Amino acid sequence: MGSPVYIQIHNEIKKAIEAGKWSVGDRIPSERELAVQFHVSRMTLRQAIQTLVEEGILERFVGSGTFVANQKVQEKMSGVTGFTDLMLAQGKQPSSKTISYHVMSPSLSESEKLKLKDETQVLRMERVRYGDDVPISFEVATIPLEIVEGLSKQEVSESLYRTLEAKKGLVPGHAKQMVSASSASERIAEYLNIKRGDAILRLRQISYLQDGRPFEYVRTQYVGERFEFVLEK
Amino acid sequence: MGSPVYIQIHNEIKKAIEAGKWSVGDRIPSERELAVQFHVSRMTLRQAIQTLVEEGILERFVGSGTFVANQKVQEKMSGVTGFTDLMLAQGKQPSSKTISYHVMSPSLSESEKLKLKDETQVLRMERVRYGDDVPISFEVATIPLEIVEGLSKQEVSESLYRTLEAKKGLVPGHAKQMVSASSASERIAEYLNIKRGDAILRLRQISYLQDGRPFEYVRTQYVGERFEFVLEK
DNA sequence: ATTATATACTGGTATAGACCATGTTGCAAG
DNA sequence: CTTGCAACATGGTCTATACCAGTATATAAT
Repeated sequence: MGSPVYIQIHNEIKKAIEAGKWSVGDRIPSERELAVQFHVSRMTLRQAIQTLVEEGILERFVGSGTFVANQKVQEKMSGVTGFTDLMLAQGKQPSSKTISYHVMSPSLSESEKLKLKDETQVLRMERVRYGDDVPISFEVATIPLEIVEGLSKQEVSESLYRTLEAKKGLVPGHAKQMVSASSASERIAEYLNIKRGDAILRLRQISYLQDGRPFEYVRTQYVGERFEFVLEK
Repeated sequence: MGSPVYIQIHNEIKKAIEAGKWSVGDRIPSERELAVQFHVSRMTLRQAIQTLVEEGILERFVGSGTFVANQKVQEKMSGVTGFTDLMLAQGKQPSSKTISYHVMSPSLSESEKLKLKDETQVLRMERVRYGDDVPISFEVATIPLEIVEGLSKQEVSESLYRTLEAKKGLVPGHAKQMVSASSASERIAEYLNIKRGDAILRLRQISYLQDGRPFEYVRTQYVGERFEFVLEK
């Protein structure tokens, strides 16, 4: 075999991962251990790991170890609407936990985004969303009360889009989205099972019905490491 | 100085090249010589050279030596479609700084995204973009060499889209974008004047011509606090 | 002068050790 | 049971050295 040792080791590790020896998120043995296993020096082993990191197959963290890199959950913005469909489309089991669910007076910002008249009440709910029981996002949704009138809490929180269409004939038209990035606060980090300061993908979305009326204002914080948008334009 | 030795050496060599100590095509001293000059081991010196090779500033040839492979950086932008218009629309003065500009063999990932045949070369350029002299983003653009054949560096970096249409009749069709969030690495943080670990909005975009051929792959890292996408769907 | 060849030099790979900063963990003190 | 801290493990950097496979060049033979 002509290729350098570190390339051979690269291939062996890659094959082992593909064969399922380690799954996504698993920690692989430390550089020192692997160096012994492959009968090479640590520097040579590191070179093999390095090439795998560059390919996005592994991730390294000082003090913690080397891990099989995550495949991110992808959101296709065309076609799919809600979180539930999104997860199902990717073969993941969607679930969510409702943190709060209240009828209240809207904040100034909410009132503005939803073009509410004075005195209109809104439903505000906070949820943590999971894919295969892994926290993906924390979201705050604000909906004018008139939209969800007559719907049960379960219908609203489990599949709002489907219920709206089925029971009220309301079909979402377009949406305006604002995307930015920030760091996780202590509270959010706890809900999402990440560390304070970890990267957060922030999405604010105003959804409009086909007649142009805004019917939902959602602020979502996605775990940066576990989520990815895919947009076609 | 807190940064590793090899980063410091990287910076010194880069500065020396920009100062004109060596010109494009010149051979720089051998690794062994430079190791002595900088009072480090050859392996450490190699690491410094490695980062410069990755940026496309140097080229290495076994048996021959290491050569300067880049043209001088620093140029103002004036009329690019995406970023420039975006900044102007917000009343900000757009500008950019080219970090590297180099023809090379594509990485596996690039080759895949751009659907390249074997042996196809690509142009890769790294840029920092500013709005009112505040760093907004760091981007790496990869373009198949055949697309930019016969175009000047200025044409490519200042207004690729317009030039392609004017000189080659190539019109962009659609694009696929992937958005996620992560934390800033040491290197990127330096370019963007933020702290390591600060929130980064990551955008990967593949642009296609109207006939469906991919012609550009861009990876952009936006400073989370200074940037926001607005999407309508 | 031309051609072969030996030699020196280049970057590429590999070793075996060392120290560092950071992350994890287990144990002792409260 | 919680808290704080010490010990340990981990990847990141660095050293000093060695040998290899290509390249260039000086030297010797033609």
